[in-house]
Amino acid sequence: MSELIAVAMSGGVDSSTVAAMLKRDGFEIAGLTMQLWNQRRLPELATEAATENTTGRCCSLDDVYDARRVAEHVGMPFYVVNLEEQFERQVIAPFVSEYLAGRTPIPCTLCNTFIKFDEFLELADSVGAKAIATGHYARVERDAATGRWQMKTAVDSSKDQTYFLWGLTQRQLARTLFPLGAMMKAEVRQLAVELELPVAGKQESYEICFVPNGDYAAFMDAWQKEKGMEPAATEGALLNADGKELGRHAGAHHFTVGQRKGLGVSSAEPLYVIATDSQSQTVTVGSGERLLRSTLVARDVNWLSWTGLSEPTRARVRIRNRHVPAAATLYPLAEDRVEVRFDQPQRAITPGQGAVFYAEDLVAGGGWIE
RNA sequence: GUCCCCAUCGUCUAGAGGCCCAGGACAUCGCCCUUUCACGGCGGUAACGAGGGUUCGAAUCCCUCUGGGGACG
Repeated sequence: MSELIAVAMSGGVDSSTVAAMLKRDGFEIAGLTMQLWNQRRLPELATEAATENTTGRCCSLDDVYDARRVAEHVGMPFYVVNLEEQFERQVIAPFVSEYLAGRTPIPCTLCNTFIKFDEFLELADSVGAKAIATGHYARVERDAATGRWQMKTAVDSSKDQTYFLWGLTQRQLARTLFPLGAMMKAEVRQLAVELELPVAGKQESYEICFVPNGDYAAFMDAWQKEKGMEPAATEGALLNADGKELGRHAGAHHFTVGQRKGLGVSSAEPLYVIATDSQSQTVTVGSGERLLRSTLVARDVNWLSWTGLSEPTRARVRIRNRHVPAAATLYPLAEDRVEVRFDQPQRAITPGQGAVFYAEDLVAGGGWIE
């Protein structure tokens, strides 16, 4: 008699394939879909594109419907659970306040840390499941010598999602299965076809799941307005390195370090955002080489495969999703604070983004860039 | 208010009679990439101020009219 596994079902190909695989392999499973956001909540954001194309959007009716179809096809119990209140508190509110503080948040990491591997584990408990499984591309293994749970990058490096998963704890890892971590995306797709999953041909999901039209700044304004809050600034100065005003912009929260598009000013060379300041609502721009920096400080560091640092340690550090981890030395500043010194200057190190430490395929730990 | 100079895509410009139904860079737009925001790749839209000439042929020469800089006023 096998133990029950709760599968987090998004309605997409990956999580659907996970469910079908586990079922095929004889596990006892239950499917759960988290309702995290009501897509009809901020109607002013509903553009034509958003209403016509809800595919791949978080918690759209289509996605829940797809998850249910897959559950029926696979033959497992299926539940939809409403976690909108928790998502609002743990993901959306911090997302907005980070932008308003001049940083560039990663809602996916917050969602993983506080919802998908936290709230969802409680849900698993409530249905009597010992473990959970998701469609993430990452690996979890237990170190035989130390007993510590380790996270490793996905075998399919192009789909690796460990950049968004560095917040998981030992407790969470101990109960988590990532069945796709050892597979190539193409294999997953093929398996989905072979298992005749109704979502086998479904598109990947991109962009922020709760922002229907891709305009996160408009989302922020609408959300704040709904809350009765003063909307974010709608104007500010666009400065060059010398402090000269090159133009105006619609608010510092529209920009992130390294951004090129949308500045609206022409010059001999392309201009990039060097820094944003939410206090003065200024955005400073400059040439690409001005984006290069060799150090950063990561706060609220969470250690996964490693237990911490007692001395300067070599690692590779990723500062954005799909950024190729760069060689660096980690200097411990405190239990959960690390200074990263790169061998080579890195482009567009951005406050609010994650810094994830790797040692070969081990995910050593990660933190937020200050 | 006499006499000079300048006038090309949104911006900065290439262009000194046919190679220009006008090239580049930046901006902008689209697609691709992508479970964040971005970067990036590939494409697209877009201009010779106006009117007359001269030439087989003018963005390139001439004239006039309109819009911007200069010790005489």
